[in-house]
Amino acid sequence: MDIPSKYDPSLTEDKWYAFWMQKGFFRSVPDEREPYCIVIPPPNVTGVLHMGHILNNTIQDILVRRARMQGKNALWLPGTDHASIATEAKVVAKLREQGISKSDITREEFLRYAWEWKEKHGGIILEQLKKLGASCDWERTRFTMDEALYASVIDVFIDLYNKGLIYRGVRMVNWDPKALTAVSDEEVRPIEMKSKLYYVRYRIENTEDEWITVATTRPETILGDTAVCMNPADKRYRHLAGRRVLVPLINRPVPVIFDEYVDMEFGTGCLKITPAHDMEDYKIGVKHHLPVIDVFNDDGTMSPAAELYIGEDRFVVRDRISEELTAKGHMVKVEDYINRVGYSERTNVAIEPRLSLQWFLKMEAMAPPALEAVLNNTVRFHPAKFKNSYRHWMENVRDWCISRQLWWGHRIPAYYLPSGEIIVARSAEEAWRQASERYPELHIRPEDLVQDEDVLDTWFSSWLWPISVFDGIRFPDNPDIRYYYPTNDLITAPEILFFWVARMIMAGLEYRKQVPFRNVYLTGIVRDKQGRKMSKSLGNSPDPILLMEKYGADGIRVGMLMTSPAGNDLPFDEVLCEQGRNFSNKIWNALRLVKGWEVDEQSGQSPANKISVRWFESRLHQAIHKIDDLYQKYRISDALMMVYKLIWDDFCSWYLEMIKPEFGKPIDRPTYEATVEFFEKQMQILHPFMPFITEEIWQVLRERGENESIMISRLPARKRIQHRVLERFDYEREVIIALRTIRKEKKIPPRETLALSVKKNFGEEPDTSFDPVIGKLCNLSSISYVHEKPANTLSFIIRSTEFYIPFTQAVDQESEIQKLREELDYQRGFLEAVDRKLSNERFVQGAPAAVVEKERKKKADAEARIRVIEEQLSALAGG
RNA sequence: GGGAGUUUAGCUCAGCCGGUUCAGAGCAUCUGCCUUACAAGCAGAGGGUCAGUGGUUCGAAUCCACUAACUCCCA
Repeated sequence: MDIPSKYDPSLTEDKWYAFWMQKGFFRSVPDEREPYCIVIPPPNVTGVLHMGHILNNTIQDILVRRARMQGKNALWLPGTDHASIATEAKVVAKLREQGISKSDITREEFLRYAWEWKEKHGGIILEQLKKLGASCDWERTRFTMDEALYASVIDVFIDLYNKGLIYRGVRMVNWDPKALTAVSDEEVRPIEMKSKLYYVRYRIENTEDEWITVATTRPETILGDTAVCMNPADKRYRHLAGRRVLVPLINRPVPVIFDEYVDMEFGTGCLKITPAHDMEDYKIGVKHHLPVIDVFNDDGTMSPAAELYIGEDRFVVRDRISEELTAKGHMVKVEDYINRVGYSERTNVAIEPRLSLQWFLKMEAMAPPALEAVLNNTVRFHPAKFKNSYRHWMENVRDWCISRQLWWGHRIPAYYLPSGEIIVARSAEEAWRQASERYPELHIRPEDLVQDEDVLDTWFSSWLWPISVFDGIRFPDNPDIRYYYPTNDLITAPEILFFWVARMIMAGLEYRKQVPFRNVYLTGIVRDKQGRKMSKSLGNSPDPILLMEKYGADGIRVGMLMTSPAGNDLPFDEVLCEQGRNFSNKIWNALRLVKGWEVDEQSGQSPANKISVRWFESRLHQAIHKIDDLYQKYRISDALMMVYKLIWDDFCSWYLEMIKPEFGKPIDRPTYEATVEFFEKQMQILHPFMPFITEEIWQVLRERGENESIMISRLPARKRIQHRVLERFDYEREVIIALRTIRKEKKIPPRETLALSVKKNFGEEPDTSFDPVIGKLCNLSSISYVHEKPANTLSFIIRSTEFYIPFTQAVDQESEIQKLREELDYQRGFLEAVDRKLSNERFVQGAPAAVVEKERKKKADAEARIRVIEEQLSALAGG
């Protein structure tokens, strides 16, 4: 036999992937079959494969491969998103290396560089997915800035604008002073920091020496103060009503106002109000009609409006102003203080809350139907617990800030007239045409129109993804969108439930009147052993490509999945992949065994083989049944565990041992055929999880045609299960294990044959169907049924049947008695508990009949067993 | 500060509407084995007061209340 004893994935994985590609097995085009579709959550073009992608994409591949093998027309559509902030940051950094500053070049030049970068580096992650075995239809690969998708985004913007859902407004946004753009709340990470609480005194206007003290963590914003505020219930400050105070250093008089928002307990109970630089202050400012003074420039330096420190960085100014306040007698004290400061996920600088003119999408009308779709299970979340947080978010949703101050992305199709009027149109020409129609008296020239400089939030393109990949925005009746939409399953992380999943549902309802997918499977976060999230900056993530080389893609897939129930974080450990690799090897060796057999066409099937085949067939179909059920519940890792145990325990450890011919002897034809078929079916069930090794084995098991592949074969159909055989085997298995244990305990060599005597009790008839199997696995010379205990034997009891094997050495009577007594005590205690239940009238009357019946059965079983033990005990005591 | 979630074996987790001889699985551990498919293996074994307290019930890991610890989301 020339099959090596170790499975080497590197010899098979690339080979079969190339084969599948070459045969076009991943391709899907609409036909009359039932569709099954997953659109990939588009990874960032700047991304490289990390462990989270492995988990997420493995699950998608499992689902799509299974659907394909169920005979559905399965499509997994791949692609990437343009990730404005991340990509722009990368391109800016690259240009800087070449000594080019973004401000030195035009938008067009910059975009040329950006596209160049995208073409060169943008596809890496998709190539890496191929290594993993991803069965995507690569001919359909999409990018959020492809022409069709770009145009769809613009169309949607225009449509929503015309519907009055998009507006331009001044809002407090999270400003990233490094990226020079607004970022969403979701892109801001609050970080707990040691900072200081400064107590600064403000002189009351028209007094020589009357002061009030405010507490602030940000003294540099003092220059933008337009009021100080106290709680109206605060007696300490009532006398200040109608007065004004002077802002330190610049002596600007600002009013004293009162608002319930102020916490009397915090600091001095006196809050300075800087509407331009704090969300809450802004709200109070609006309420009290305060002016807004923006003391910062875009880049976080002080603006002319600050009057002092103009052009200096905000954090430098914090120290300097603190010194100056101290020097001029305004600083009362400084305390250490822990507070949370928002940091940009992209650039890692402190976010500046800032007022700015942005574009917004109204959520008021869009959120409720999207919420309803989840609450009424039109879209199902797996696990369902995420419904709660989804509801919470959707009920408190705020308008979506969709503009970003960047160049890389979908440029907002808004054009400004010199008068400030806004025209929203597909192109400059179109805008000019509209403007001319609307304002003929102005004699507008094309060059008078200026397009908005900003681009749209990346999510404003991703939210259309399930539609735009099929060009369903521009061509709502095209065959692709009609066939594949709504898609079936979406696999993603809970972190983006709101800003992606929720919004896709909104877009789907808005543009297709149908949800974009039926099921959302939420994966956990892959963490390291210490529970930290894997990240590039921490360097705690293994390189998935190296892992694949080490354990095989199949091994990694199994390792990732083995311990990752939906929605739970996964503390990653390489031993998981090792387990996956070991499993590959186990299967491989089962193949070696089966392929090594010679078939004897003459010999008939032995009774042992016959019953073994009957048993395994039922066992296999029982497992298929359970696996189906687990898939339906999206319990993917449980389904894998089920297959794992089926193959390793039932097939390899039991079945193959049961039918394995003696060394060098041939196997009969019917058993061989059944075994190959079992093997084949198990490979099919396993294929979605381990595509490569299953293909390899499936191809080796039988002669296959050149266009045949396990990945396009049909999963085995369900068959009726013979429960009697299964139950019988469960019992026989106990006998076999007991025999093995007794051999081990008594140090009886495995090669020594034994004659087993069986004593049935209570008139039970022997069922000898598995006797030949027991004989083989336990190396028995005979099995005989007796009515009396034979002499010189060891015994054990299974349920209420007694078993004896000859044993001539001295038996340690005491320990035998001891063991029986312990067992007897346990059984009596058990019986007592059952009796207690059954003698309780409320139980007998209240509990369901089936439950009571079960208790009666327990009672009968326990009684029978107790009698057998008692008899053995008295025999031992007597003999 | 508001909301949600988690707590079961050394680790990761299953245990649906309370009732199977109910406390489970995989891994890890321990013991014995190089038994001609596989030591990346085989055959066995041990291990948990189901976070704590109280309640409901004939019966609670499961339902309720409180407490503790941890996690996440929002402000």
